[in-house]
Amino acid sequence: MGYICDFCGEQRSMVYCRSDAACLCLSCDRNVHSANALSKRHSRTLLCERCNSQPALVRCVEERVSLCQNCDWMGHGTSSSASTHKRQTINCYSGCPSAAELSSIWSFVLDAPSVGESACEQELSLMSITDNSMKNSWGPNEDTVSQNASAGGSVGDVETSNMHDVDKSSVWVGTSSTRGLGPAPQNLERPTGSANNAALPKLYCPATKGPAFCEDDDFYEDFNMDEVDLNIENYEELFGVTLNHSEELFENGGIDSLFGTKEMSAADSNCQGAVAAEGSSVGLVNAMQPACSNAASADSMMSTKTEPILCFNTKQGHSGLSFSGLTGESNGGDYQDCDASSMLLMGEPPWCPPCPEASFTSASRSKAVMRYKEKKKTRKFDKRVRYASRKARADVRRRVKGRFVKAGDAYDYDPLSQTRSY
DNA sequence: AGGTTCTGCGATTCCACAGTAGTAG
DNA sequence: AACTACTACTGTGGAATCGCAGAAC
Repeated sequence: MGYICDFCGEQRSMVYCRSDAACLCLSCDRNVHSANALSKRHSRTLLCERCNSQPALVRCVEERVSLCQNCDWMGHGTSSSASTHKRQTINCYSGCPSAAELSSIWSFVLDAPSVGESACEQELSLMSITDNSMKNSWGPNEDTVSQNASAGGSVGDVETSNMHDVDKSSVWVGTSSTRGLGPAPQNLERPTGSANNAALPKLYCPATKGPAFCEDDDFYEDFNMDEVDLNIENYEELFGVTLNHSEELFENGGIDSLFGTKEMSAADSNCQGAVAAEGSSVGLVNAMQPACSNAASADSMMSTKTEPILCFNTKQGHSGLSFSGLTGESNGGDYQDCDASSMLLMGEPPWCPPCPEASFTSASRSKAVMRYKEKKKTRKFDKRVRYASRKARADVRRRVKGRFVKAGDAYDYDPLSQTRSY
């Protein structure tokens, strides 16, 4: 990876493809990713103009440069003057967007002198969409692009946008590290240069929404990412209109656990008390953040499917900071191996203040807890149906004490009628 | 402190049968 | 070589059962 396109080796690289872990010029990006349906789904973003090796997460309006997490942190996190720079979220895209569409995602691309001079950039104006069907998978408004941005960020952000219908301008002030590790918080004005907040995005503070998430450890007991199929295609389903109420989140088993986790990122501004209590740990997080950007690939960190998870594992007697470091191809089992589960297990941190503004009544919370536990009971782990036809048959097969019975024999359970034959 | 009992939970087993793979004629 | 007939095996879900670990006594 570097300044030159990894594919043609001639043009200046401009975009970064996480799936391919490659820096590509716009021409090659288009060629490579129009090859087939799978490659079209690769999530790409601009390349960091400073290190030319990592995907850019933000664009500094003042400096007019696109920066990766690390460079942004190095440039803005340490200097008080630079930390006031306004920065814009750089959204990911997939498919084969046209120049106009790219510019709608990255309004700065076409008029930024630093990136608008190569032959590749000129090709932007020549590009057109060849596959209109892909439009739905990457459209800048409500489809993949915005979903990617949401995916890379915290679910709290998603909830923010979904539940409160906020403006989606992607500008904020402060260190990128305040944003967690992926692109995302849309329209979240944050305290300038609040270094302490750097650790907070993934810290849980119950003072915002969904207190039930934190009040019952069971909610994190066996968090199973396997149920959280965070495919881009599912984001609308997961985060969209059907799930914009926290009550409904409970209905989704693993999802609700995930959301409970993500609540941490949305609540950072309310966690100052937590910062005070966990000062040393936070400091460690701050110190580690840029290092982690190097250690774990930024690719995996800002994967649209598997946002890196910053963990405080209080159970381990130390800060237990860890990143999932998973790629988009990781499956649920991978998640179970990472420290995300540890974080989820920790329940309500002792330093978290009570939730006076809790919107849930204890009754509704109890109901939610019961539903969760019921769901947990019926949860299936790592079950992969290889033959749908067999499953369909098994689903309707009559049984006696759970065992299949011969056709025509007496049964005590009929999946279709739920009746007994005797 | 050591032994027994209780409780909870994950793993395993069992069933019938459609579909698949392999072999023989 | 192509086809048919046959056998062996696989996988599917729900309930019962087993075995282990930890708590309680």
